[in-house]
Amino acid sequence: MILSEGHRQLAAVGYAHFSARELAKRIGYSVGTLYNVFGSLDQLMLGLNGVTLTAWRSYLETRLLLAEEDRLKIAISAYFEFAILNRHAWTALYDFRLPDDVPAPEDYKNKVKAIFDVVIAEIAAVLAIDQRDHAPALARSLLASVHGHCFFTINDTFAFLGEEDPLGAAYARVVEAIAACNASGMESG
Amino acid sequence: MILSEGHRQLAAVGYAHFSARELAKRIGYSVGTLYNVFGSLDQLMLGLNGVTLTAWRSYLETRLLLAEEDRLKIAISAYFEFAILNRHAWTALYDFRLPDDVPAPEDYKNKVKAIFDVVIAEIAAVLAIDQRDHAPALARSLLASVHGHCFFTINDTFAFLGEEDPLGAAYARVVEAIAACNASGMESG
DNA sequence: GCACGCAATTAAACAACGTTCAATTAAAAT
DNA sequence: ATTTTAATTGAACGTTGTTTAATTGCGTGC
Repeated sequence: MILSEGHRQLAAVGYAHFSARELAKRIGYSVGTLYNVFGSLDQLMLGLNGVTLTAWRSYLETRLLLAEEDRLKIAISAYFEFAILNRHAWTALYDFRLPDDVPAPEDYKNKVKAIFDVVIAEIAAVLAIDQRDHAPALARSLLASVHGHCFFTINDTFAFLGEEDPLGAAYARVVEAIAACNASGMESG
Repeated sequence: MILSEGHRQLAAVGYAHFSARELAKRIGYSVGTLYNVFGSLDQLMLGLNGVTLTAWRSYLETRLLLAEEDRLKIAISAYFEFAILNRHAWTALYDFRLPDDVPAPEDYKNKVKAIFDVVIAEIAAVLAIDQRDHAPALARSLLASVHGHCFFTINDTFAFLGEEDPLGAAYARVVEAIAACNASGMESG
């Protein structure tokens, strides 16, 4: 309840203008109550970003559920779509950072890892059998590549630089990398 | 003077804890004076991020100045190095965003474009002559890819996912993309 | 039914922030 | 020397995160 209304507010106004006091007001609670429940704004933000991560993974999986061909393209499209449809919540994932000496809680990490696992599976599925063990490393790298393309789309860097097809560019890079990986085993044995 | 001290403070405490009041105190000015000079915190932040962009381009160019071979690797390394050496200032480039209806001023855009131009030149230099016109588009895409790898390095996503060589991964993706581009003209003519 | 105790909730208080603005000082111009 | 302009100030306002003593609500044991 608190998290869902908080997530609604975060999605509406963005991380920079998100306010715990405003959230308390909206759900009819006092400010102090929020702090008794979550302990701090950081913990609350972790909860809200957790909601975003769960929704994101769900969005990816739903899009992939019925897909047969072009699963990679669908996955990358879904990555972009979710970010665009949930701009503020998505950017909050990166705008908010815990203090350097505070590690992220385990269940938050698990949600990140769950998204990562979805990507690993898709990469592994298109790798040659003898290259499958490269899937995690390649998935990490391609996740970063796609993220960069998506990030530059969201923050208008691409528009400013004249890029008209960020999604196509991201997809091209992913296809190239996979082709290179699959070709790497065919050189001399 | 204001900008350099402000940049020092930004680099020290990070965007989340940066304060115009604290900056005013440090340079011996009143709060109001800062606002008379810059108009708003947004304008001040643009100035500070502008300092970072200029320093970043300078860092890249210096690193490339004496380089003969491996210029791409040097460029990507320099990209990472600057981000790591100037963590807070670098992340502030992306943590701070103008309101949606406020366009970035021209001289700020020029500083972004100056970095982009450095990248274009390096990409063009390794492309086959008949592929050179693809340099801007490829530079945009590879800039995004490298940015994603750098971003995941800075915000500990890569460490969490078990990536031990982010720089190597970024370089591999860049080399692959360039090879693919250069090979694309050799298929049938 | 009553009293106790524990948990939930509150509202007030605090320091710090961005922002504004009438008042003041410094500088320049006449 | 006087007037005009510019630069600078510090107090004020509203809002933020955060803490805490006081209050309420509620279930349990007598």
